Amino acid sequence: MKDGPDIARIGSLIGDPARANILSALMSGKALTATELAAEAGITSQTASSHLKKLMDGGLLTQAKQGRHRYFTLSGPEVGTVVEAVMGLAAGKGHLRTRTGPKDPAMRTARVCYDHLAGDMAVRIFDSLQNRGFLTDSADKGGLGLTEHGRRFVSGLGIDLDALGLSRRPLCRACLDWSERRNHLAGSLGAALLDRFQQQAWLRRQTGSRVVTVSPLGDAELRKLFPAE
Amino acid sequence: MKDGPDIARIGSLIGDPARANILSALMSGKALTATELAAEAGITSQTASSHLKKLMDGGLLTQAKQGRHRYFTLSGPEVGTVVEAVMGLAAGKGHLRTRTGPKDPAMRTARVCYDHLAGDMAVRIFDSLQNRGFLTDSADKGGLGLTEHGRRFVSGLGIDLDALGLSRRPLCRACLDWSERRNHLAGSLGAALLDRFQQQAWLRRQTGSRVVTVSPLGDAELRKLFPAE
DNA sequence: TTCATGGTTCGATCCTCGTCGAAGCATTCC
DNA sequence: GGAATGCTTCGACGAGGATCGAACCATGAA
Repeated sequence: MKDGPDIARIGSLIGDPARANILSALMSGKALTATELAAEAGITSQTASSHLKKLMDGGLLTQAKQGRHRYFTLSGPEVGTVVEAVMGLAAGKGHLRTRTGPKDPAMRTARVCYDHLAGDMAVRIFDSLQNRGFLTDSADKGGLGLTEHGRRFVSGLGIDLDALGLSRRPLCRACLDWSERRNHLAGSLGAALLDRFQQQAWLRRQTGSRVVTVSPLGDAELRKLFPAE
Repeated sequence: MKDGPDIARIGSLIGDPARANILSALMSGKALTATELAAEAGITSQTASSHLKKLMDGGLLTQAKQGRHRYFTLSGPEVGTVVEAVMGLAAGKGHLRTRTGPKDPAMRTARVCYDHLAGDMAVRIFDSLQNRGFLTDSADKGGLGLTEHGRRFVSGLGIDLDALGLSRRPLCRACLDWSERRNHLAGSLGAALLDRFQQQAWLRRQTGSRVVTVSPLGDAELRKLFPAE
């Protein structure tokens, strides 16, 4: 019944929240495994598998099997272009859609992105880590790493890096922050930082929401620990 | 549960076939009424109204009421950019999606687009009309017109132009042909040509399908009437 | 005013599609 | 060879949403 090449098909592929999250996660250009993508999208691996299959059938993703892992990437720059265009449109219209009113600015300053911190404050942290040379920019698979200075700094925050190293999950990953259009820190270190800051009562999650409130003490401490510029 | 500006929201807006058709129809930049859009999308006006509301809420469309009509347009060039990007991607991946096998090439050469002809042959007709100066390129609202030469030519095909003039529908409209990425002829003249060619047994619609078969005689006659270049 | 036309809202129906549990392959490690 | 891990397939469930009939507003014409 429909005409021409399926513009609706592509649209509906992007139109599902889970698939949109998968595409967003892949916008970094990195190859991610099916389970990583499932975690990013907040769904089980079965569901992710179904979505990934659909995205592959739609030609948006390509797969590279390597050992018992399957790495997925955007199938080409055109796909990135489309996603970016849609994101630009969504961002542009974004503030026209603020039906939540006062909550929205709160979301923008700090919120939870799956299990790590996102928003203003998270971007500030990421920038600060990078500017001070704490992150290695190893663009190869698996994400960023910590420099020796970085390891000392993070340990100084009260985080057990050895424990994190045991996890199969990459330590650091850059995660695009769409309210800021900049990177923030994901990966097991990102999650550990969120935990640690909550322990210290610097941050508190609002129940039933993704908004994170920053205590006055926390705000001061975090700004001291992660100076801008 | 979802992160950032609703890329999924935009996606799902584009993702419905009816809405995709509406957006495609508006890609010309012209303002169309709700009923026209309903016809383009092949749905009832109630359904169209619902879709138009959603597209407006999503910020993709703007509305201008004028008398008892409501004209809809894309709300800005960014929207056009997005739709175009998606169309480019869909066209690029298009041939990967040919699950219908042998039917697809048939669709590509000739098919029905609502009530007029689309595909190879339709593009050829449109080009021929334009190259020979039969169409006026009046870019203002309402579509193209016929030159004096054009009127004579069309009358010579056995079409009653005066009768068509009585309809409220624009005589000629350019309709983008996505299999060819070129224009073909829509509007009441487009519909009349399809009827006429069917009367003469040059074309025959396959029942239950949008594919149109061209008879050998029809092929010869049409190529003679509408020479390429 | 009355009638006709363009659009919208409401309600009911139907169906697609996302989701997850359970089971099944494949691969790699012990 | 097991055993464990990564991933996919199958099946069933449930929700969201597309669709259209009918009724309802708004505008313009007679």
